[in-house]
Amino acid sequence: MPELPEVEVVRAGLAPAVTGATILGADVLDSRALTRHVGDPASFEAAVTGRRVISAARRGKFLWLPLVEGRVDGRVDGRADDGGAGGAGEEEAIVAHLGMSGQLLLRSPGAAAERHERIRLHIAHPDHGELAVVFADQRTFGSLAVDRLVATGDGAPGGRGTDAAATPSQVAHIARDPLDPAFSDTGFRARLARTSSAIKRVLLDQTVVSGIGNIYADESLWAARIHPETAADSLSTRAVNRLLDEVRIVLERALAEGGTSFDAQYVNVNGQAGYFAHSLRAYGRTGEPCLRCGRPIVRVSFTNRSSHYCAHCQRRPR
DNA sequence: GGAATAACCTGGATGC
DNA sequence: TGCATCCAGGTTATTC
Repeated sequence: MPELPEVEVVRAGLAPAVTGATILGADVLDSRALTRHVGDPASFEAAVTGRRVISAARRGKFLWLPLVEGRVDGRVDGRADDGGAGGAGEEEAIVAHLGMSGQLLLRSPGAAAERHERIRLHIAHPDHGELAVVFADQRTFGSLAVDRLVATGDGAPGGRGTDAAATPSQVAHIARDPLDPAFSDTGFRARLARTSSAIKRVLLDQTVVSGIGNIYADESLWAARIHPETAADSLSTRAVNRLLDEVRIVLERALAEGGTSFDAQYVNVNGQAGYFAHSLRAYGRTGEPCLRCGRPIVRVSFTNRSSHYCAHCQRRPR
């Protein structure tokens, strides 16, 4: 399930291959992969063909490739082109969300179709030559779209991988993630103080803090010794700070290990799985001993999801 | 307006 | 062996 570390691994793998590349064409094999795109497959293909990618950016679980006009031979036509990352030339981007099972893969030109392949971008890079960027998605919760860029509200860069203070419009409502230098700890604490919702629900709310999904919410709460159903506004400042620290530690560790892979649902751009599944301490360990106290990890149903925690270390609030 | 819930989707696992 | 059901969960529309 691609969460922040998995999406960041994909972004980092994609960036050197797509930055500066020109899109030669696109094949939309399944229009369901365009649920966030305004227009039909033909309009998507027309919107990306002939344009140049200037970076690979990410906020939370959203990934985008800012576009400028540009041809294979480097000649620029039509709209403004600032010739580099960031600046006034950025008006649109290909925005991607991997959903539950989406993958962005780099393949050689003419490579056989991937299982569940939905969209293929044909690109030409000045150094790497021609490549294919394949969007494959088993459960079709993910999507690509061409979207306009809008200025960030705080004037800071839109996300990791870009210096431009802009995000796609459909990402504008997504909060910054805890690894973003512009993330406001103060704002996060204030937001928690205003809601009595369960802390896990708040962690999963991408408008409060982005990039955290079910796996890393369980892992962070276990590490911070906080019960997932604790009311957010009942947490002390000290507890919130501890939680933020643990969220960052968990995300950084997962990132260093290449993300969490279950049944090859998530892979990097080369099709390789991450290793963090071996380091999980709560998620998916139902019945196994807690690594702190030895008591069994329990699993409960929580808002159509599963929550995994230690009932001894993470005491249920009164 | 904020909070909670259902729906979307596919394929592997499980039970009969 | 084959069929039916359950489960996984990110986002968003709908309902309360």
